[in-house]
Amino acid sequence: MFDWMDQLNAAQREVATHDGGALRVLAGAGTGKTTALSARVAWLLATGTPPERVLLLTFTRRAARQMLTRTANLLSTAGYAGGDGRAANRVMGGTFHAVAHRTLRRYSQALGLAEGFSVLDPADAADVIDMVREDGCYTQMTASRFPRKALLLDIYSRAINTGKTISAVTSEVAPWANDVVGQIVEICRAYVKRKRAGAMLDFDDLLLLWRSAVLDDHLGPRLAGALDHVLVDEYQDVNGLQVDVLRALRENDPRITVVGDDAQAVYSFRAAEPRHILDFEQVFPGARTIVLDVNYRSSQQILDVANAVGAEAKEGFSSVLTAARRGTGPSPRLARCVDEDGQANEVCDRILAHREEGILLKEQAVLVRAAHHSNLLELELGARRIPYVKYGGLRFTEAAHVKDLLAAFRLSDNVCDELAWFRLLQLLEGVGPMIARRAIGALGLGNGQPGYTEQAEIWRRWPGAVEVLPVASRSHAERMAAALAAVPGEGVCAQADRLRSAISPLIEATYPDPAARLVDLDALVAASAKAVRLSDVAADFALEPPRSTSDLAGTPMIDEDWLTVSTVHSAKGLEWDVIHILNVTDGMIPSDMALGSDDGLEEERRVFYVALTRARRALNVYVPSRYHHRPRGRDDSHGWTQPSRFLSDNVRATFDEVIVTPSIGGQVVQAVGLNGLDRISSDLEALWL
DNA sequence: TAATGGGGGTTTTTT
DNA sequence: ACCCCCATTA
Repeated sequence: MFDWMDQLNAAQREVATHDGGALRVLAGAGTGKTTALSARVAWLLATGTPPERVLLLTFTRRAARQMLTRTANLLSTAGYAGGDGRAANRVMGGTFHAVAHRTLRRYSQALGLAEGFSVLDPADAADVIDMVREDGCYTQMTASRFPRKALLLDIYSRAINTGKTISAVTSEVAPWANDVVGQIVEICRAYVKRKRAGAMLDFDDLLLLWRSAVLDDHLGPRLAGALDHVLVDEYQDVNGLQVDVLRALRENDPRITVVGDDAQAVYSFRAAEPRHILDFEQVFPGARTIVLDVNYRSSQQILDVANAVGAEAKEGFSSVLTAARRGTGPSPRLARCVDEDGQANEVCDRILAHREEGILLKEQAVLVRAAHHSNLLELELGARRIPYVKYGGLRFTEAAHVKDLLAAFRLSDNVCDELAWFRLLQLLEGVGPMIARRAIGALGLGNGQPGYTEQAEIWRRWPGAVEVLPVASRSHAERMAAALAAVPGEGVCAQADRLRSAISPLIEATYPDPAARLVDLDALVAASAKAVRLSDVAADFALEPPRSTSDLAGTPMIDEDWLTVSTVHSAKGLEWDVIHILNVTDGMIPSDMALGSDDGLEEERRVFYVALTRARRALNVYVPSRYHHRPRGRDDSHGWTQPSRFLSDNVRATFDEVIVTPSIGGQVVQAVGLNGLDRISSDLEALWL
């Protein structure tokens, strides 16, 4: 009946056609879990499940799209639903946070939320923490070091997502702050109050409120009853709060499918715990487990490296990967370079060499542990005119001017958004934190206002706020306020454009390089074309910021072929023919930030494992011996590194090891065979002394 | 009294 | 590139 089932192996077919209760799929890297999950959705739809009664939770919205596209392809191959598989588009898919957001908008009234509530991204949330902290003068109460806003938010968020107390979390992540934990608790309390008063929700609130919606006596059964099937990808990266939501959603109807691989759990900093996939049966008794362990992605040589790394894990990885095809690929290559410049050079050489072999740049990726690790390489790529797109690290939405316009979007739907006011008012000439704060006070927002205030009431107080502002900036302020007010019958996009016009002159006056920034604002206005309300636009950008700098405003240089530069985390779930992994030294991989605990080290090992298993045909690992302390600085201060502890003798035996020495007029590359390891060490002694 | 500009120190990973 | 602190300026 379904020809496309023939493309699946027996285990994948069982996943696709499992009929009944809870199902757990343990799927090692490259074993076709996306295929199996897409096929399962296709099978559900083809056997009569209405698409809108299927919920597909993924790690990124992009993953959901990718999977549903494949589902659509399968369905159209099967000649189902008019042949175009359009039904797949009606499946509800996205991240936990995005689905939570959609649910909250839909049921805002029932949940007692202001209709135009704001969604704070982590940077916004940290800013609110800072407002709270300054108002409470918490920093002055102590002479000792006090946690910064980002750390405070992290402590708060971990407590929420793990269900632990603030003091327990503080002892874990910042033991040096134990003596101020009382103040941290006070700040968290005040933070929660402040958010409520301004109808502002942070990422954790989205999950918390979704959970209470699902647990609600009236709403809960309605939400659960609207779904026949729930499917969750990357289940090793869910946290306790997310499991709570799933448990509540599926308590009386265990049709849930989860897919994951505990060997690829790399999000413990977000309170994810791999025990959730391991203990799945405790939450859903009687769950069936299917294991996918045939790797269709990589050559056996590459899997040998990954397996050797996995074998040294403290608890060992549950799965040993075997290649479906007998690999004829090249040996994985371990290149030892003098320093990061040498590394950048060598990477570029290798990239071009692979391209000579016919592997497009698009089929190659450079992976780094931390976004800034690729800085030097990016200079070299630029110098050699190798086009690339960088994923991870700094984001478009973190640019100040983007946040300014998004703040205006939020404010137009929610005048109580204190943080948005705080941003916008400071764009005015002569208005800094103090005056902005006073003006906000005049609006009746901020300090001491326990409840949420009606929007009309806020606007009634606006003239009072204007009086606080410097005379010179009042006309600008009035223009801004006028743009914020909705014009009856006006479309969302038109209002977005009006707001942009009102903000533009302020952007021009505030930033030294306005031209490029104004272009970005156009892109934001364009993004509002399909939106129902402006606070949705702001929320969407917060929940899923464009992943690369060129995503939104397409870079004109890049037309056909380009290289991917990405953090390992952002590369999860993806694959390329050729992978280059940079800075495989102790302190980088594993990151020295993570070395405080055994668990931290084990997670770093999994990060390395994830990086290795992205490769289909060729794997290049680079080890620079010297690094600059301050790559941006002018001085030449540097340190020496050890190769990563993950490159043990057993692991190194799976590589061809090469020493890259700089020389005048190009690179002299000295290749050394496997039995030349002794010579390598003596060579290196000479090189590094 | 506050805003603004300059200088120095720091930077994991992300929904 | 950002954050914090300090000096200068309105």
